[in-house]
Amino acid sequence: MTFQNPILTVDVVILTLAEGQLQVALMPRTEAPFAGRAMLPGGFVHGDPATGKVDKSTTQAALRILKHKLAFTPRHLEQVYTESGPTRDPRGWSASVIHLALHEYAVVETLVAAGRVSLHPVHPTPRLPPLAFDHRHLIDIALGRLKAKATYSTLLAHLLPPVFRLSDLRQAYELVCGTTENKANFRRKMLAADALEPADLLIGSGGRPAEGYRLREDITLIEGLISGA
Amino acid sequence: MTFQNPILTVDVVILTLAEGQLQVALMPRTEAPFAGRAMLPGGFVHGDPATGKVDKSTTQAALRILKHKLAFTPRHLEQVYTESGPTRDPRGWSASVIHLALHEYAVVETLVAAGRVSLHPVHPTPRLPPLAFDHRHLIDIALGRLKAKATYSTLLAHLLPPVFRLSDLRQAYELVCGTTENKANFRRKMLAADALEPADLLIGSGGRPAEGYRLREDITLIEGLISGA
DNA sequence: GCAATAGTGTCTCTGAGACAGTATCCG
DNA sequence: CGGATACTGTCTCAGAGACACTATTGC
Repeated sequence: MTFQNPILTVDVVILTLAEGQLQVALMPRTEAPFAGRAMLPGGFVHGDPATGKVDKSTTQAALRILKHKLAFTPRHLEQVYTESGPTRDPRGWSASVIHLALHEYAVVETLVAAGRVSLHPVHPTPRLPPLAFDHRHLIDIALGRLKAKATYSTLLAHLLPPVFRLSDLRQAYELVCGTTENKANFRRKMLAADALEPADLLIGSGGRPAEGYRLREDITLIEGLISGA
Repeated sequence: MTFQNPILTVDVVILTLAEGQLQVALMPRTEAPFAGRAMLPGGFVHGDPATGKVDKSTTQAALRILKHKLAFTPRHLEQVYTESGPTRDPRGWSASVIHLALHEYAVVETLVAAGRVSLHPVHPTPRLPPLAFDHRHLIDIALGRLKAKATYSTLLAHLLPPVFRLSDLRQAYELVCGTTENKANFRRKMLAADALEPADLLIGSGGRPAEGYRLREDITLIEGLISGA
């Protein structure tokens, strides 16, 4: 080929639960364009052998970038959508493979403490600073995916610690879906879905301690978890 | 940047209903690599202003390519997944944005008659020739998306003519989902979902003519169309 | 004991599914 | 009229949701 290929990047929307809100992790951007603004963690896909190690896929590129820039590997990472166009990056025609990452707050908190990222609420009441590129839009796309999958998958469990209480999971649900679920029915449906397994660990907080559960690794989809309010 | 960007292409999995099977439209590949094999319609994304007109997005690139190579615009086109890696194209590290296209058979048939594409069954009993690149895998990914969305959306209606009978839609369902649905209940659920509108057109075939329906353009998702057998 | 949270038993009522019946076309 | 296909009425039964109850901790 004689022509210049488009720019190919990966951007990762890292979400976690903090202070009763879904929050996104952002980095400060130091180089032009958009120097000084907040940005999603992301970067170029390494495909040219001349420049060093080559990524195995865009998702592997996302993992490499998170590890390198943040020393962080998320509990959950998935490709969401590829946003593209001639004007979204002033440097030229570009495509960005958006990834959604989920992790428990306790770990993301250490990234915040280390000054690597800052957290900003995106749901239910977004409060975002001006962002670089079209990153605001990319966040919306990733958030839409999370909300869409929330009702029929165990995705939200990845926002919690490895062992969690059913009440924790229910709270995550209620936050993301904007509903209030019945305690007894939620419990029954979650257990009937056979996606969780008891962790033989009691977790207490005020009243009777709760049974701890963890995700069964192989199960992700659930038939009709919440029929929808 | 001084390094070479990865190759960015678009590949389109065009599916239609023919002879009681889901079939994919393939083109003969004439250039190396993989000359002589069958391939998905696809091509490079145009991002370099020096080479002529520039695409507005990868989906627009897919539409341009289909129009140029096949003189065809599908009724439905959506981005599915971006497959990528160092080895999937011998020419270098490449990413392909897979698109799923759906259209009624009557129109695809004219493409076949014009010698532009050939149809090959992919479901329920696949019979595919050896394909170029990893196109076999790309077809599987697109097919997985179609099956996943079939039960909770009106996607399958795009495999039918603009005006269709409920029995046609039910047959498409049964084929893709591998189930047999109750005629009366299927009708009630489809109409209750409020996704179809009567077309004031009777369509006959042997017995009592059936009411023709068309898709309501704005509605795509359905709460719980088929609860699953 | 009380407050707080975890977990269970059970009733109700909707709505999915099964099935039989009626309607309308062609010959 | 019979065959074929379209459409409707209605019964049943599972399961979602509501809610009251019991269980186990800390004080």
